[in-house]
Amino acid sequence: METSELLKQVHLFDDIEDELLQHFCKNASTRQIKKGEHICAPDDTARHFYIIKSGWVKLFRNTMDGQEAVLDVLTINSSFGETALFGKGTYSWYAEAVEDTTLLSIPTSVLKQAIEDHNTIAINMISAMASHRQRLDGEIERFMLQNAPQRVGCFLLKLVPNSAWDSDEPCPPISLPYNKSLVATRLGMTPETFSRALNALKKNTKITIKRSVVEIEDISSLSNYACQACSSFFPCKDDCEDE
Amino acid sequence: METSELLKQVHLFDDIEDELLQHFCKNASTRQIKKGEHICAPDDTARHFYIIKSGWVKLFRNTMDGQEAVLDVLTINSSFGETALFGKGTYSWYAEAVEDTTLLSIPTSVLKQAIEDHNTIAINMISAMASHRQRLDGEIERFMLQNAPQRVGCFLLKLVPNSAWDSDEPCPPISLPYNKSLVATRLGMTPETFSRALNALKKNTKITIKRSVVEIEDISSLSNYACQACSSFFPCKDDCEDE
DNA sequence: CGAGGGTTTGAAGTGCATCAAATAGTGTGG
DNA sequence: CCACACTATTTGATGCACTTCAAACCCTCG
Repeated sequence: METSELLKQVHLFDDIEDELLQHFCKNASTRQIKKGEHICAPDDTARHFYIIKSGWVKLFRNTMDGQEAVLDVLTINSSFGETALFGKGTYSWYAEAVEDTTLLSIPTSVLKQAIEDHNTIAINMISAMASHRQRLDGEIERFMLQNAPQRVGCFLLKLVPNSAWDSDEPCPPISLPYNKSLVATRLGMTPETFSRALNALKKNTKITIKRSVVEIEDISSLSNYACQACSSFFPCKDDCEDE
Repeated sequence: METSELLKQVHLFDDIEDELLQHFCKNASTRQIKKGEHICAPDDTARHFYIIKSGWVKLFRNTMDGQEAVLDVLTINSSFGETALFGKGTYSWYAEAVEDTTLLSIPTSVLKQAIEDHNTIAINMISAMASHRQRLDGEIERFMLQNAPQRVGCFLLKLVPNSAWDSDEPCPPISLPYNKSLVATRLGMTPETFSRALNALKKNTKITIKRSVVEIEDISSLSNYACQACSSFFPCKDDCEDE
């Protein structure tokens, strides 16, 4: 895909002047990352921010006692690293490719300058950060109040395509986007608990699971079960990835 | 305190032109809230954002099954509601005074206009949101990996005044900022668990507790215990309230 | 002094983690 | 195309952590 086409998919660049978009394109370079490789580490100076062209990237930290906290798992059209612009100017997590990944890499200095010179970008940035914050608030809420099967249910619901939301269309089969251990860690539980949580959902809601493919026979059955412990019912647009 | 003096304490208004500051002052009004009263509710149109002059405010949501998720508890010099500016333009939580509280109320339209016209404000906003995001990331990490006593320990450490950080000065007695039930809920646990967590800390670290006053005899003893399950050791400035 | 909220303590039950082992799936080289 | 090795996932058994429910306690304020 054209670099400029890719950038247009990213909220940060919504409605910006063509000239400015070209400026970003000129300063963007492509970076190939093999599965398992690190892209950056905590306390690295944030010289670049990244947009994912293809593949999957996890953002995570390690604790003193050797545990891993997965803060996010990102794919196509997501960006990361742009919030290190202000403050200390360093990343605060590892970024690691969990699949072979192609990134677009843009110097943070270019973004910083653009924010200072162009109000549109600054406002896009604010609005992107505001919606990200909504998402984090939702995540904290879920950690506080949902149990493991409910968190898994919520995760599955977010994979339901818009077309199946309220219409009577049946929900198409859903493939888990990445391996189950990673989903588990992302949801703050062990793989074992994740596996048992899926079984609990099979028993209590109308879903079936074959390998990594989930069939949701009845969305409302699942959302009754999972969203019970949540402040907004599915589809809880605000909390979700990209509305 | 002068309104303008108060505003200068808020990061959002760092380094802004005097004229603009006066503009905010002119549009600010004071609002008194009695303990227990609601300031706003989810889905209310966000016509104002608020700066706390005195008192305490909790931001929370209710789930379908009647549980409460406390997203934040704020006091003097904190602001809230300013992130509802973009997107749906509504609040996403209840705000309730947990003590008699005095607020400064400023129309969001004034802020919005200022952001569009003045780059300084836009950049301050981005930088404030970036540091808030750091904090939320830390909070999610702690929910994923810390147990109850560790979360309580971390909470106590954040109350330690800067002066006692690395110097050999003994740490002054610390009063819990608000009642224990609220602290518990804020940390995602029941009051009973909070009480037992304090006992666990008493047993495992060098702290003593009398009513709502905590004496930390040895900061490193407490941080060894709590920060073990965290990606950064105390003082973990980034995650913490300000700066 | 008594009422009522906030806090602590105890006993019992549930949920999740842990450890160990079985199973299924994937990719390899023969 | 099969056998083997290796990884991901599931299952079982056990223990700890947290919640729940109930009761006691304490402090404050009338």
